[in-house]
Amino acid sequence: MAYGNALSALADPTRRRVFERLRQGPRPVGVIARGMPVSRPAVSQHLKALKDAGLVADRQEGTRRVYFIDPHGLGALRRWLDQFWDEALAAFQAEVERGKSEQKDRDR
Amino acid sequence: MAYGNALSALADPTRRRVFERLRQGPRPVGVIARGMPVSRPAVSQHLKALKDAGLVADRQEGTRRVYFIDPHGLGALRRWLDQFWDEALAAFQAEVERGKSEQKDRDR
DNA sequence: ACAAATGGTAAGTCATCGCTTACGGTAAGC
DNA sequence: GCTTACCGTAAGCGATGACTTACCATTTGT
Repeated sequence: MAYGNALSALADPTRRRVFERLRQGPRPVGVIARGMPVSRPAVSQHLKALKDAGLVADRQEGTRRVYFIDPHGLGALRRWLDQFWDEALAAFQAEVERGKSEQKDRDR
Repeated sequence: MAYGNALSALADPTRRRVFERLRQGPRPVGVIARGMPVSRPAVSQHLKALKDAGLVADRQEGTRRVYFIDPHGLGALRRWLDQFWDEALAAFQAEVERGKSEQKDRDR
C-alpha cells in the first residue's frame, strides 16, 4: 500500500505545490520556498513528507540540498490508478445501460 | 484543479477502503458499512466526500441508496498523473546520468 | 394508518496536521 | 578561525477533520 502514502502526501495543496515546482527540474530548498506563501521551514517539512512517500529524492550540493522528483512514488500511484480505471469504467458503463433500460420501463 | 479534490478525498484510509469496496460493483450504504471498522453514519459522511470529489455517484432504489464508482473524478486524476509521469521520468533519468558522471569524476 | 427499514444530518469531542518562531549544525568564503 | 549562507529539527499553537451518538425524513409492507 505504498500508493496510500503518496495519496496522503499529495492531498495537501501547499505540499502539492511544492511537488509541482520540481516538475521544471531539480531545485534547492531556498529556491523552492521563494514565492511560496509559507516559510522555508514549512517547505522543509513538506519535502520530508514527500520524501517519506517516495515522491522526491535529494542530493547534497555544497551547503545546499537539491531536491528532485523520484518516480517510485508516482509509479506506484499510477499502477494502482490504472488497475482501478478499467474496472471502474466498465462498471460505470453497465450502470449507464441499467439507467437506459429503466427509462424504457417507464415508456411501457 | 479537480484532481485536488480527488486526491484529498482518497487520502484518508477509511474513505479509500469505502471507495475500493465499490470496485466489485454497486452497493447500498448498509452493505458497504457492514464489515467496516466505523459506524454507518461515518460511512455516509465518507460517501458524501467521495461524491463531492466526483469519485462516486448514487441512485435511489426504494428505501436504500445505491452507490457506484463515477469515472469523472478518477479520470481527472489520471490525466494529471499521466501528464506528470513523462516529465518526471525524463527528469529522473537525467538525474541518474548526472550521478554517474560524478562517479566518474571521483575515479579520475 | 402504522410500524419497520434505510440512510442523511447535527452537535460535540478528540486527534492529527500544517504553520510559525527559535535553535543547532554543517559547508563555503574572506 | 570567524562569519555567512543554507537547511533540518523541536516546541507550541490553531485549525481542520474523522468519529460517535442522537435525531429526523422517506419509503416499503402489512
